[in-house]
Amino acid sequence: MTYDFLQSMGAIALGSRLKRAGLAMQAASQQWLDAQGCPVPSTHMPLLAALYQRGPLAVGVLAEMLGIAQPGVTRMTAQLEAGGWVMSANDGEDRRVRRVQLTPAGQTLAEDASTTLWPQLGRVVESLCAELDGGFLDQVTGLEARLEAGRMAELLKTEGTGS
Amino acid sequence: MTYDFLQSMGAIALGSRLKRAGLAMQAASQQWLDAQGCPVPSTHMPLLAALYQRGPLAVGVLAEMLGIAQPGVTRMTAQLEAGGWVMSANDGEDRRVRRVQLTPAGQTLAEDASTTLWPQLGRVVESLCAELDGGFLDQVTGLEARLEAGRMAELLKTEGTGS
DNA sequence: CGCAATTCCATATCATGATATATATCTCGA
DNA sequence: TCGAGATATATATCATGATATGGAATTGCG
Repeated sequence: MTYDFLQSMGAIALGSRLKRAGLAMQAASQQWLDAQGCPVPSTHMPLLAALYQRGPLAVGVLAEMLGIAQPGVTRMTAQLEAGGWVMSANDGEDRRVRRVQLTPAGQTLAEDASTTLWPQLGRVVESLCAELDGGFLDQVTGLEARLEAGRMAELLKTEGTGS
Repeated sequence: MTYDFLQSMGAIALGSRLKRAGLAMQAASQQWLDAQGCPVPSTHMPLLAALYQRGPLAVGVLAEMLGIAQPGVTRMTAQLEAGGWVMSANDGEDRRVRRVQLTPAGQTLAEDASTTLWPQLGRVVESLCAELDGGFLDQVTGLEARLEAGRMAELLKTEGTGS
């Protein structure tokens, strides 16, 4: 696809464009993670990382750290809990609070990922961003074009095999 | 919110961050458009603009122009049609094709918007982007911070009243 | 102390992106 | 000309962001 029309719309459609670019990035990450045998969705990685780095955390604290709304954390933790990656219990002090933590399996997963998958993904995304130049809108356009061309998957492939 | 943790996650969460930033921009635009008495959601504006600039278009062509998947266009046009802003009919030549066009009301709306709302929104978003500097990741961070601080609404307010 | 206000989380629902698949129509080759 | 494959669209469903609201627990003021 060419982005002629969207670009001609100037910045009006920027919100949608950012959303779609983000979604495409998530999808590319996901595909690579699947190929690496990673058992949890890419969108759950930041939550695991938060718990890995900071230990047991309340739902509200996680929402704040991850920058998402609280119901999103409730949903994500429910899925991770169903998968056996995290567990949670009411806080002894304040029984309104549910404190979430990694299970042993989750701990192992986070440990592994923190030494391999996360750094690799990070390097790839930074490479991708480093290829962009110009002002912000130009950069978004460049990002869109690269994502559509499969550039991220390409970088991930190199990272996964060659690195 | 501070973005410390997300930033420390480096680029891993960039997909999610872009999505949320885009959503926040859409929300800010929406709020302003509502205040201006605009009767259709901001996300439908690019579709109206496409029809306004290029005349009747097939669903697939719209999807291509707008950079969204075809079912999205089907859904958007259904809503716009329910609102009386567009109408559609099967193409005479190829009856698989549904050709979408503006109704008179839609034409009027697009005409008005193209002289006022769209240019104003465009200027605001460009101002917002112009405030960003640094590399792409820094710029995204800056964008997030500004959106959260209500900077876009602020710019829109100036645009709406003063300009 | 007791009740109102606040806080924390869960649930319900919406919005808007995606993919997968079904259906109708068209095109083209044998 | 007929049937296989291609194409355009609609439908169904998922993913993941949001807001609104309700219930349980806590806090704090009179």
